[in-house]
Amino acid sequence: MAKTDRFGYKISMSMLLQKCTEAGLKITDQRKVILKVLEESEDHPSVETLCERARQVDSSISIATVYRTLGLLNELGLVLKHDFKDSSARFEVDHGHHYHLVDTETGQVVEFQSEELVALINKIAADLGYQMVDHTFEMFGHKLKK
Amino acid sequence: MAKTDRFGYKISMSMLLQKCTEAGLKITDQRKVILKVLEESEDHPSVETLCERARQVDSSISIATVYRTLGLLNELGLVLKHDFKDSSARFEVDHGHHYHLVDTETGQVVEFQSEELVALINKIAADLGYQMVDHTFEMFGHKLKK
DNA sequence: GTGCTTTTTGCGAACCATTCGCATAAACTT
DNA sequence: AAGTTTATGCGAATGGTTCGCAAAAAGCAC
Ligand SMILES: [Mn+2]
Ligand SMILES: [Mn+2]
Ligand SMILES: [Zn+2]
Ligand SMILES: [Zn+2]
Repeated sequence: MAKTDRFGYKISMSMLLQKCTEAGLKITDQRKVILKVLEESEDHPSVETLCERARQVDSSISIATVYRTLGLLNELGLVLKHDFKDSSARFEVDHGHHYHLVDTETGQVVEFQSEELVALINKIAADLGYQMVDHTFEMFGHKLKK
Repeated sequence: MAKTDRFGYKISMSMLLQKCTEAGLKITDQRKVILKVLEESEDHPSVETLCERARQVDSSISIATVYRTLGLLNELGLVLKHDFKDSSARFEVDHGHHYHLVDTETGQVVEFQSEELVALINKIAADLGYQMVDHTFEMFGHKLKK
Protein backbone atom coordinates (compact mmCIF):
# COMPACT_ATOMS: atom_id res chain seq x y z
CA MET A 1 0.00 0.00 0.00
CA ALA A 2 1.27 3.43 -0.95
CA LYS A 3 1.69 6.00 1.81
CA THR A 4 -0.97 8.62 2.28
CA ASP A 5 -0.85 12.18 3.58
CA ARG A 6 -2.92 13.52 6.48
CA PHE A 7 -5.96 13.94 4.21
CA GLY A 8 -5.78 10.35 2.99
CA TYR A 9 -4.36 11.29 -0.42
CA LYS A 10 -1.66 9.12 -1.83
CA ILE A 11 1.66 10.92 -1.62
CA SER A 12 1.94 11.43 -5.36
CA MET A 13 -1.57 12.91 -5.53
CA SER A 14 -0.76 15.18 -2.64
CA MET A 15 2.39 16.28 -4.46
CA LEU A 16 0.43 16.91 -7.62
CA LEU A 17 -1.95 19.26 -5.84
CA GLN A 18 0.91 21.04 -4.13
CA LYS A 19 3.16 21.40 -7.18
CA CYS A 20 0.36 22.50 -9.46
CA THR A 21 -0.73 25.13 -6.99
CA GLU A 22 2.72 26.54 -6.43
CA ALA A 23 3.44 26.59 -10.18
CA GLY A 24 0.17 28.26 -11.11
CA LEU A 25 -1.03 25.15 -12.94
CA LYS A 26 -4.61 24.05 -12.80
CA ILE A 27 -5.72 20.89 -11.10
CA THR A 28 -7.96 19.14 -13.56
CA ASP A 29 -9.94 15.93 -13.33
CA GLN A 30 -7.85 14.53 -16.18
CA ARG A 31 -4.60 15.12 -14.32
CA LYS A 32 -5.95 13.49 -11.19
CA VAL A 33 -7.37 10.51 -13.05
CA ILE A 34 -4.24 9.89 -15.09
CA LEU A 35 -1.97 10.08 -12.06
CA LYS A 36 -4.28 7.86 -10.01
CA VAL A 37 -4.55 5.26 -12.72
CA LEU A 38 -0.78 5.21 -13.16
CA GLU A 39 -0.34 4.98 -9.40
CA GLU A 40 -2.58 1.92 -9.34
CA SER A 41 -0.84 0.25 -12.26
CA GLU A 42 1.46 -2.54 -11.21
CA ASP A 43 3.23 -2.61 -14.56
CA HIS A 44 4.95 0.07 -16.63
CA PRO A 45 2.23 1.04 -19.09
CA SER A 46 2.61 2.76 -22.43
CA VAL A 47 0.72 5.93 -23.20
CA GLU A 48 -1.78 3.91 -25.18
CA THR A 49 -2.42 1.45 -22.36
CA LEU A 50 -2.63 4.16 -19.76
CA CYS A 51 -5.08 6.07 -21.92
CA GLU A 52 -7.33 3.02 -22.14
CA ARG A 53 -7.26 2.63 -18.37
CA ALA A 54 -7.94 6.30 -17.81
CA ARG A 55 -10.87 6.18 -20.20
CA GLN A 56 -12.54 3.56 -18.05
CA VAL A 57 -12.79 6.28 -15.42
CA ASP A 58 -13.52 9.18 -17.76
CA SER A 59 -14.26 8.10 -21.31
CA SER A 60 -13.70 11.56 -22.75
CA ILE A 61 -9.99 11.73 -21.93
CA SER A 62 -7.97 12.11 -25.11
CA ILE A 63 -4.61 10.60 -25.86
CA ALA A 64 -3.17 14.07 -26.45
CA THR A 65 -3.99 14.92 -22.86
CA VAL A 66 -2.38 11.72 -21.65
CA TYR A 67 0.80 12.64 -23.52
CA ARG A 68 0.72 16.19 -22.17
CA THR A 69 -0.02 15.09 -18.64
CA LEU A 70 2.73 12.50 -18.56
CA GLY A 71 5.14 15.11 -19.86
CA LEU A 72 4.04 17.46 -17.13
CA LEU A 73 4.16 14.86 -14.36
CA ASN A 74 7.60 13.92 -15.56
CA GLU A 75 8.76 17.54 -15.35
CA LEU A 76 7.28 17.83 -11.89
CA GLY A 77 9.36 14.82 -10.91
CA LEU A 78 6.37 12.63 -10.06
CA VAL A 79 6.62 10.28 -12.99
CA LEU A 80 9.46 8.45 -14.69
CA LYS A 81 9.69 7.68 -18.39
CA HIS A 82 11.54 4.62 -19.62
CA ASP A 83 12.72 3.17 -22.89
CA PHE A 84 12.45 -0.60 -22.78
CA LYS A 85 13.30 -0.94 -26.47
CA ASP A 86 9.62 -1.17 -27.35
CA SER A 87 8.38 1.15 -30.02
CA SER A 88 6.80 3.34 -27.36
CA ALA A 89 7.79 4.85 -24.03
CA ARG A 90 6.78 3.33 -20.71
CA PHE A 91 5.83 5.14 -17.51
CA GLU A 92 5.57 4.71 -13.77
CA VAL A 93 5.04 6.86 -10.72
CA ASP A 94 8.43 7.54 -9.17
CA HIS A 95 8.55 5.28 -6.14
CA GLY A 96 12.21 5.57 -5.32
CA HIS A 97 15.30 4.66 -7.28
CA HIS A 98 15.27 1.24 -8.81
CA TYR A 99 16.28 -0.42 -12.04
CA HIS A 100 14.57 -2.75 -14.50
CA LEU A 101 15.33 -6.13 -15.93
CA VAL A 102 13.10 -6.98 -18.86
CA ASP A 103 12.48 -10.68 -19.42
CA THR A 104 13.00 -11.06 -23.15
CA GLU A 105 10.83 -14.16 -23.23
CA THR A 106 7.79 -12.96 -21.30
CA GLY A 107 8.09 -9.18 -21.46
CA GLN A 108 7.79 -9.12 -17.68
CA VAL A 109 9.65 -6.30 -15.97
CA VAL A 110 11.58 -7.17 -12.82
CA GLU A 111 12.46 -4.26 -10.57
CA PHE A 112 15.54 -4.22 -8.41
CA GLN A 113 17.71 -1.89 -6.43
CA SER A 114 21.44 -1.84 -5.98
CA GLU A 115 23.22 0.59 -3.76
CA GLU A 116 26.43 -0.89 -4.99
CA LEU A 117 25.54 0.02 -8.57
CA VAL A 118 24.58 3.57 -7.62
CA ALA A 119 27.84 4.02 -5.74
CA LEU A 120 29.91 2.63 -8.59
CA ILE A 121 28.22 4.82 -11.18
CA ASN A 122 28.83 7.94 -9.15
CA LYS A 123 32.44 6.96 -8.66
CA ILE A 124 32.90 6.40 -12.39
CA ALA A 125 31.45 9.81 -13.21
CA ALA A 126 33.62 11.53 -10.64
CA ASP A 127 36.73 9.73 -11.89
CA LEU A 128 35.97 11.03 -15.38
CA GLY A 129 35.69 14.54 -13.97
CA TYR A 130 31.95 14.74 -14.38
CA GLN A 131 28.98 15.55 -12.25
CA MET A 132 26.35 13.02 -13.18
CA VAL A 133 22.89 14.47 -13.68
CA ASP A 134 21.12 11.41 -15.05
CA HIS A 135 21.70 7.92 -16.26
CA THR A 136 19.79 5.08 -17.87
CA PHE A 137 20.33 1.43 -17.18
CA GLU A 138 18.16 -1.44 -18.31
CA MET A 139 18.92 -5.13 -18.41
CA PHE A 140 17.45 -7.66 -20.81
CA GLY A 141 17.62 -11.36 -20.13
CA HIS A 142 15.81 -14.58 -19.48
CA LYS A 143 15.42 -16.91 -16.52
CA LEU A 144 18.37 -19.14 -15.76
CA LYS A 145 17.64 -22.79 -16.50
CA LYS A 146 19.40 -25.18 -14.19
CA MET B 1 44.81 3.06 -36.06
CA ALA B 2 42.41 0.20 -36.50
CA LYS B 3 43.85 -3.25 -37.02
CA THR B 4 43.98 -4.69 -40.52
CA ASP B 5 43.82 -8.24 -41.81
CA ARG B 6 46.45 -9.89 -44.01
CA PHE B 7 45.04 -8.17 -47.09
CA GLY B 8 45.20 -4.73 -45.51
CA TYR B 9 41.44 -4.50 -44.91
CA LYS B 10 40.28 -3.04 -41.67
CA ILE B 11 38.97 -5.82 -39.44
CA SER B 12 35.37 -4.70 -39.69
CA MET B 13 35.56 -4.60 -43.50
CA SER B 14 37.13 -8.03 -43.54
CA MET B 15 34.32 -9.28 -41.32
CA LEU B 16 31.73 -7.73 -43.59
CA LEU B 17 33.09 -9.60 -46.61
CA GLN B 18 33.26 -12.83 -44.66
CA LYS B 19 29.83 -12.62 -43.02
CA CYS B 20 28.08 -11.54 -46.19
CA THR B 21 29.61 -14.39 -48.12
CA GLU B 22 28.74 -17.02 -45.57
CA ALA B 23 25.18 -15.70 -45.22
CA GLY B 24 24.55 -15.49 -48.96
CA LEU B 25 24.36 -11.70 -48.84
CA LYS B 26 25.78 -9.56 -51.59
CA ILE B 27 28.74 -7.30 -51.10
CA THR B 28 27.72 -3.99 -52.55
CA ASP B 29 29.56 -0.72 -52.95
CA GLN B 30 26.99 0.91 -50.68
CA ARG B 31 27.64 -1.55 -47.86
CA LYS B 32 31.37 -1.06 -48.14
CA VAL B 33 31.12 2.72 -48.28
CA ILE B 34 28.73 2.98 -45.36
CA LEU B 35 30.81 0.71 -43.16
CA LYS B 36 34.05 2.48 -44.12
CA VAL B 37 32.59 5.91 -43.44
CA LEU B 38 31.28 4.79 -40.06
CA GLU B 39 34.64 3.18 -39.28
CA GLU B 40 36.36 6.50 -39.97
CA SER B 41 33.89 8.51 -37.92
CA GLU B 42 35.26 9.54 -34.57
CA ASP B 43 31.84 10.40 -33.20
CA HIS B 44 28.58 8.45 -32.95
CA PRO B 45 26.70 9.68 -36.01
CA SER B 46 22.98 9.56 -36.66
CA VAL B 47 21.62 7.95 -39.80
CA GLU B 48 21.19 11.38 -41.33
CA THR B 49 24.76 12.43 -40.61
CA LEU B 50 26.17 9.14 -41.78
CA CYS B 51 24.17 9.36 -44.98
CA GLU B 52 25.61 12.81 -45.69
CA ARG B 53 29.12 11.49 -45.17
CA ALA B 54 28.49 8.44 -47.33
CA ARG B 55 27.10 10.64 -50.09
CA GLN B 56 30.41 12.49 -50.28
CA VAL B 57 31.83 9.20 -51.49
CA ASP B 58 28.87 8.07 -53.59
CA SER B 59 26.26 10.74 -54.05
CA SER B 60 23.59 8.29 -55.15
CA ILE B 61 23.34 6.46 -51.83
CA SER B 62 19.84 6.78 -50.44
CA ILE B 63 18.88 7.14 -46.82
CA ALA B 64 16.74 3.99 -47.06
CA THR B 65 19.89 2.06 -47.90
CA VAL B 66 21.71 3.61 -44.97
CA TYR B 67 18.91 2.50 -42.66
CA ARG B 68 18.87 -0.98 -44.15
CA THR B 69 22.63 -1.31 -44.09
CA LEU B 70 22.94 -0.19 -40.49
CA GLY B 71 20.23 -2.67 -39.55
CA LEU B 72 22.13 -5.39 -41.33
CA LEU B 73 25.51 -4.47 -39.88
CA ASN B 74 23.91 -4.41 -36.47
CA GLU B 75 22.50 -7.92 -36.95
CA LEU B 76 25.87 -9.11 -38.16
CA GLY B 77 27.33 -7.79 -34.92
CA LEU B 78 29.61 -5.27 -36.61
CA VAL B 79 27.78 -2.15 -35.60
CA LEU B 80 26.19 -0.93 -32.38
CA LYS B 81 23.10 1.19 -32.12
CA HIS B 82 22.62 3.59 -29.22
CA ASP B 83 19.92 5.77 -27.79
CA PHE B 84 21.44 8.95 -26.40
CA LYS B 85 18.00 10.47 -25.80
CA ASP B 86 18.21 12.37 -29.06
CA SER B 87 15.29 12.04 -31.38
CA SER B 88 17.29 9.67 -33.54
CA ALA B 89 19.51 6.62 -33.04
CA ARG B 90 23.30 6.84 -33.03
CA PHE B 91 25.77 4.32 -34.42
CA GLU B 92 29.34 3.18 -34.19
CA VAL B 93 31.44 0.26 -35.36
CA ASP B 94 31.75 -2.18 -32.50
CA HIS B 95 35.26 -1.67 -31.20
CA GLY B 96 34.97 -3.57 -27.96
CA HIS B 97 32.78 -3.08 -24.93
CA HIS B 98 32.64 0.41 -23.59
CA TYR B 99 30.07 2.80 -22.21
CA HIS B 100 29.12 6.39 -22.93
CA LEU B 101 28.82 9.53 -20.91
CA VAL B 102 27.05 12.30 -22.78
CA ASP B 103 28.02 15.83 -21.80
CA THR B 104 24.66 17.55 -21.48
CA GLU B 105 26.25 20.94 -22.08
CA THR B 106 28.32 20.21 -25.17
CA GLY B 107 26.75 17.05 -26.56
CA GLN B 108 30.21 15.48 -26.53
CA VAL B 109 30.28 11.74 -25.95
CA VAL B 110 32.96 10.43 -23.59
CA GLU B 111 33.71 6.73 -23.88
CA PHE B 112 34.86 4.66 -20.96
CA GLN B 113 35.28 1.10 -19.86
CA SER B 114 34.73 -0.47 -16.49
CA GLU B 115 35.41 -4.09 -15.78
CA GLU B 116 34.04 -3.49 -12.34
CA LEU B 117 30.71 -2.39 -13.82
CA VAL B 118 30.53 -5.38 -16.14
CA ALA B 119 31.21 -7.73 -13.27
CA LEU B 120 28.64 -6.11 -11.01
CA ILE B 121 25.96 -6.19 -13.70
CA ASN B 122 26.49 -9.87 -14.32
CA LYS B 123 26.38 -10.56 -10.63
CA ILE B 124 23.12 -8.64 -10.24
CA ALA B 125 21.51 -10.60 -13.07
CA ALA B 126 22.66 -13.92 -11.65
CA ASP B 127 21.41 -12.99 -8.18
CA LEU B 128 17.99 -12.30 -9.70
CA GLY B 129 18.07 -15.72 -11.33
CA TYR B 130 18.54 -14.38 -14.81
CA GLN B 131 20.91 -14.89 -17.67
CA MET B 132 21.65 -11.46 -19.05
CA VAL B 133 21.56 -11.22 -22.82
CA ASP B 134 21.87 -7.47 -23.21
CA HIS B 135 21.89 -4.24 -21.29
CA THR B 136 21.95 -0.54 -21.91
CA PHE B 137 23.75 2.00 -19.79
CA GLU B 138 24.31 5.64 -20.58
CA MET B 139 25.35 8.47 -18.33
CA PHE B 140 24.46 12.12 -18.74
CA GLY B 141 26.34 14.85 -16.94
CA HIS B 142 28.52 17.89 -17.12
CA LYS B 143 32.10 18.70 -16.24
CA LEU B 144 32.83 19.17 -12.56
CA LYS B 145 33.63 22.76 -11.67
CA LYS B 146 36.05 23.12 -8.78
C1' DG C 1 -23.31 32.63 -7.41
C1' DT C 2 -21.55 35.98 -11.93
C1' DG C 3 -18.03 37.60 -14.64
C1' DC C 4 -13.18 37.76 -16.23
C1' DT C 5 -8.71 35.82 -17.19
C1' DT C 6 -5.75 32.05 -17.78
C1' DT C 7 -4.89 27.40 -18.59
C1' DT C 8 -6.31 23.04 -20.37
C1' DT C 9 -8.72 20.00 -23.26
C1' DG C 10 -10.27 17.28 -27.42
C1' DC C 11 -9.89 17.08 -32.01
C1' DG C 12 -7.60 16.53 -36.12
C1' DA C 13 -3.65 17.75 -38.62
C1' DA C 14 1.29 17.89 -38.77
C1' DC C 15 5.76 16.03 -37.73
C1' DC C 16 9.50 13.10 -38.30
C1' DA C 17 12.26 9.00 -37.69
C1' DT C 18 11.89 4.74 -39.58
C1' DT C 19 9.98 1.09 -42.56
C1' DC C 20 7.92 -0.72 -46.85
C1' DG C 21 6.49 -1.85 -51.76
C1' DC C 22 7.91 -2.00 -56.01
C1' DA C 23 10.29 -1.51 -60.31
C1' DT C 24 15.06 -1.22 -61.67
C1' DA C 25 19.86 -2.25 -61.00
C1' DA C 26 23.63 -4.64 -59.44
C1' DA C 27 25.85 -8.97 -57.61
C1' DC C 28 26.69 -13.62 -57.89
C1' DT C 29 26.30 -18.38 -60.35
C1' DT C 30 26.59 -21.39 -64.11
C1' DA D 1 26.58 -13.99 -71.43
C1' DA D 2 22.43 -15.45 -69.52
C1' DG D 3 19.83 -16.52 -65.59
C1' DT D 4 18.83 -16.06 -60.76
C1' DT D 5 18.86 -13.74 -56.59
C1' DT D 6 19.45 -9.93 -53.72
C1' DA D 7 19.93 -4.94 -53.09
C1' DT D 8 18.93 -0.27 -54.29
C1' DG D 9 16.47 4.25 -54.91
C1' DC D 10 12.35 6.31 -54.84
C1' DG D 11 8.37 7.77 -52.89
C1' DA D 12 4.61 6.39 -50.10
C1' DA D 13 3.12 4.52 -45.73
C1' DT D 14 3.56 3.90 -40.68
C1' DG D 15 3.24 5.00 -36.05
C1' DG D 16 4.50 7.36 -31.94
C1' DT D 17 4.45 11.91 -30.59
C1' DT D 18 3.61 16.89 -30.94
C1' DC D 19 0.93 21.01 -32.31
C1' DG D 20 -2.72 24.64 -33.50
C1' DC D 21 -6.86 26.01 -32.46
C1' DA D 22 -11.54 26.72 -30.86
C1' DA D 23 -14.26 25.32 -27.10
C1' DA D 24 -14.35 24.05 -22.12
C1' DA D 25 -12.96 24.17 -17.47
C1' DA D 26 -10.30 26.14 -13.51
C1' DG D 27 -9.13 29.69 -10.55
C1' DC D 28 -9.89 34.43 -8.99
C1' DA D 29 -12.30 38.62 -7.74
C1' DC D 30 -16.41 40.51 -6.65
MN1 LIG E 1 -14.30 17.82 -15.13
MN1 LIG F 1 28.51 -0.42 -57.96
ZN1 LIG G 1 9.84 0.47 -12.20
ZN1 LIG H 1 31.23 4.44 -28.42
